[in-house]
Amino acid sequence: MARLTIHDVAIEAGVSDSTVSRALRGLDRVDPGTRMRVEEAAKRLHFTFSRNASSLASGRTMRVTLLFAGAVNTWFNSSVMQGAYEVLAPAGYDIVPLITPDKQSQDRYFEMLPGNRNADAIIVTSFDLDKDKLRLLEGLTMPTIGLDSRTQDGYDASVRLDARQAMMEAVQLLHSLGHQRLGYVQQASMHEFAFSVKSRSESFLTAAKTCGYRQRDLVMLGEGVRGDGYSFEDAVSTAAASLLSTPDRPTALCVETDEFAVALIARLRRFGVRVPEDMTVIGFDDSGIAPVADLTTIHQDPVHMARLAATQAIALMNHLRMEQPHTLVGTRLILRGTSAPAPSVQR
Amino acid sequence: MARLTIHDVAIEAGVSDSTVSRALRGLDRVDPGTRMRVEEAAKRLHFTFSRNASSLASGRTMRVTLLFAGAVNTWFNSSVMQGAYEVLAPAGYDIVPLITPDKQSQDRYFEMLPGNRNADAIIVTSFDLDKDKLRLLEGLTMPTIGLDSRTQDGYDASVRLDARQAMMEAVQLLHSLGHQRLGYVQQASMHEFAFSVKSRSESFLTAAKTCGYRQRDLVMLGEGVRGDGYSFEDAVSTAAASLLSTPDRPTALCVETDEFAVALIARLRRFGVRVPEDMTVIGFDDSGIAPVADLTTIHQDPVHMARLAATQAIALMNHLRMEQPHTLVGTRLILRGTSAPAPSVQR
DNA sequence: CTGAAAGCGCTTACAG
DNA sequence: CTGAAAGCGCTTACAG
Repeated sequence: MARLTIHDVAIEAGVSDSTVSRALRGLDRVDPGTRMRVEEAAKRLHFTFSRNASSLASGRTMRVTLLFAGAVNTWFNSSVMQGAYEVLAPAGYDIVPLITPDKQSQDRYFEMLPGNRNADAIIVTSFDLDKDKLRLLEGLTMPTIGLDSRTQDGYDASVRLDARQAMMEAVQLLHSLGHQRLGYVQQASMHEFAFSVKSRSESFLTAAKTCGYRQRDLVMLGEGVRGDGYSFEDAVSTAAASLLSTPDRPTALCVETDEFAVALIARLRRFGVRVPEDMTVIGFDDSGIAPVADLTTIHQDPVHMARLAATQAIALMNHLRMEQPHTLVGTRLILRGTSAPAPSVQR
Repeated sequence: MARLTIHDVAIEAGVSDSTVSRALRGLDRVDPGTRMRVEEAAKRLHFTFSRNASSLASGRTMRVTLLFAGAVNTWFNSSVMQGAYEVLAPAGYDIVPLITPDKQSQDRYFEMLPGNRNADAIIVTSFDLDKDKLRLLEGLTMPTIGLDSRTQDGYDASVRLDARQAMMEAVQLLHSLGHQRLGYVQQASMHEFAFSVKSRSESFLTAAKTCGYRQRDLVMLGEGVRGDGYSFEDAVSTAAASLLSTPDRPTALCVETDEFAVALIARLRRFGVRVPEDMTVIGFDDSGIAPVADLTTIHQDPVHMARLAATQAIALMNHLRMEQPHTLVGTRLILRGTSAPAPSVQR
């Protein structure tokens, strides 16, 4: 049970430590016969490299940090982990998640970032960083990849959703279904920095204007940041109450996430609003609940986005020059049972 | 931008490297004044320890491996990551996920495990390992924690669900609702080793017998391992077809997971089977879709289970003797809208 | 193609 | 309470 080192393998194979190192890492300049003997010796002894020692000596940690603003057991974040793992693991990298759930821990992390040598790259997911932090990222020697970031500023590479196109499709659908008044429901975020969902509401407005809707045909719900005590259920109640009490109620809604859309639909139905007959609802994400709830929604694929981000991370770590470091990923509108023609045009 | 070392801090603070190391790690035997100066110097320089160097020197990697049999973007696995993170991160440990999706990669991983020095502990999630691998785990110097494992054998500590009690509650409910014939639906796993869900079906049978059901009152669906091409949808179809074609159809089902239960319900309804009027369905997990689908189910909390496992990991890494290394976690039956009295007793 | 030696950035007895 | 020195297990020029 003694800890094996490269030296044990060297003795077993009758060569020097350096040769073992080279042979096992598949470098050239090793005699094929020698390599064979070393590999067999290593296998016989169940030898494994100490990643710490390798890293220390080589200066490469073979680790990439995945920075999250909130829990990893969400549909989006866990998909990001999976996608990143799929491309990073085969390339020999460990992924290590890091969560900075509040401003304080985020500040602390960024403060020590410049001196951090514990990763070869960092993938930052769904952060909306201020100018200072972005500048800090730019100064980093380690490559930084923005995933679902608000903008591409400050990152060496980024993968973002084309929110503009996504909302355009959705609004055009509503328009062609004859809906005259539209609503956008935002899920009032707890963190001022988490998720760049603001771009969705902005894109909604832009799309609506483009399609000819006037300001008074649009109602925006759930805007602004709420305090700590403000729960998901509170947000649902607030949004439902606003909708039910609005004199000139919209007949179609775009909702920030599927999760929120589904909860809102349940609440509305309880109060006699029929979906989709009285109210069309379009979600965002196409996460697991969307098909279950038969929800019309905007499909995005975070696993795929994370694969792209990880691929870029690898390129950057290998100092490859990238022709297109910043990617805008498209979405797809998925028609299901929560959308219908406006009541006025229904027979 | 030169990489800072402990030595830079030592010079800045006017002390030796050793003193910096001791001061920054909060060890005793350091003069309070000295400690202050060192801490300030470190902060001024944005110094961060190289975890690789620390690990190599101390022999502790400050890393724990989370071993999964499948994708991490599932409800269960992502919850495990979250729970493990919550207790491991504050204690200074990184968590690094490792997925062995097939027998081959699993074998490869276990083969190199004995020589592995890249983690201080390993949490094995939802594996059903054979005798050889369990023996291998026992021989490991590194503590091994089983989470949702089939048994506690081979692990230094374990956290498992009390499947027996869980199914007992469910079956008792069905019994008291007057259901005479029961079904259990299994989701035919792709991997022979993944998830110890077998214990659920076994527990179902035991519970049913205990409640007085005879073998001919029980139908077991979806047993056995399927090939690679066998999809989730295939499994749903197969189960639904079996149910619809059974001459003496059961009036109540326990289903292995919520996900499968919800899909099965949708399929059954499409063929005119009313849930819960004609068929009661009870899921397992109480994951996100359960409330959305208004599904009666058995609640478990993998985040909590992972927190327990991580707590045990920390204790073991600190060589603490544990009074109760093996925990059996209870479940709760959650009544929702997919369960009702048997048709025969309905007015 | 191969080996001896220095060095990566820490920790840890060992002295003092 | 503090410092000098050895050592953790590798990698990497540098010779040969």
